[in-house]
Amino acid sequence: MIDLDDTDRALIRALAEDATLSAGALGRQLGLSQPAAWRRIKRLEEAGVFRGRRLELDTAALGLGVTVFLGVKLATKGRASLGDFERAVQAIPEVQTVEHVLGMYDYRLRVVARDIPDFERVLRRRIMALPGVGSLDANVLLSEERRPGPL
Amino acid sequence: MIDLDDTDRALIRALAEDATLSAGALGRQLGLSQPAAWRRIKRLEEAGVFRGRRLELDTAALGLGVTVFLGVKLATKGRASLGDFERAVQAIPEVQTVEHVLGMYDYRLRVVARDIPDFERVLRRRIMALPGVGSLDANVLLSEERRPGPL
DNA sequence: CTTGAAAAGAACTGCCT
DNA sequence: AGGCAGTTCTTTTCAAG
Repeated sequence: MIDLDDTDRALIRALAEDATLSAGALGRQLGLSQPAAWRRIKRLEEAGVFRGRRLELDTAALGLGVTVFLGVKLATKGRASLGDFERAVQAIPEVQTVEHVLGMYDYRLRVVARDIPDFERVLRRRIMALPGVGSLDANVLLSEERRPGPL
Repeated sequence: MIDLDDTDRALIRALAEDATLSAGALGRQLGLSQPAAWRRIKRLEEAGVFRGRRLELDTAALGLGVTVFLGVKLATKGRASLGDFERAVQAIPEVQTVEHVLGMYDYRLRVVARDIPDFERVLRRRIMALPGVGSLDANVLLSEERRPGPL
């Protein structure tokens, strides 16, 4: 962990929205000189606060019009079941996110497809072929908003 | 929509993992010259394939050790209910993601907190104060893996 | 699409307040 | 800590083949 002042928080917020901002541009935005902003970024990087700069894709522009969240409950709960499931699910390209969770479900999957017929194909031929799946719940994404978090 | 060749797909895959890659570095990785890679990137950008370059934060390094997914079902389903809920949920900084979905739930929330006691505070004072909440399901994140998607 | 070169901008360094 | 001024490096951008 690391302790942040308000300037660090503002800096992280700005970078979380647009990771292409240069140290100079950030400084202007925060009322700091370029080297001052740069030193703060470096310090945060070295503290391990940044996990990486990722490119967010527009799935609709790529022809992937359907996003479905699946809640998976495994039928068999042995030690091997988790590994089997995780290995098999990683071979499905339509699965964008695999979350291992504790609670109502064992796994939560984010699945994308071109359209509903395409999603049915993925569901029947891929998801339902996964080892040890007990029950499935589905939710279709209508809209989504992401925010930086508390800081 | 836009049609992509294999090189575009490889390019998107590489950028999705590390958005800091320059056109030159990408070209080397793909067997293209720097200007060729650069033109492809530009073309994809203009086609609206890229939604933005975001900085991924390490929530643990920021002292946010707990991530919980909440499935929310509204009790009141009028037109106004959705707007009221969305407005109120946006005022909670601990809510990182708001997904409006169709199916078992009406909304899915990704909530972060420092620890379990802190999460209980958020749950009791913030989430349960949201207007129109009928039922709540919770899942605690153990681990997570993200992948680029089918392309 | 490639090579090569010029121009722009960003990262990094010392030194000083 | 922050600012200033400067160097060095990378990246963008524009030639021409």
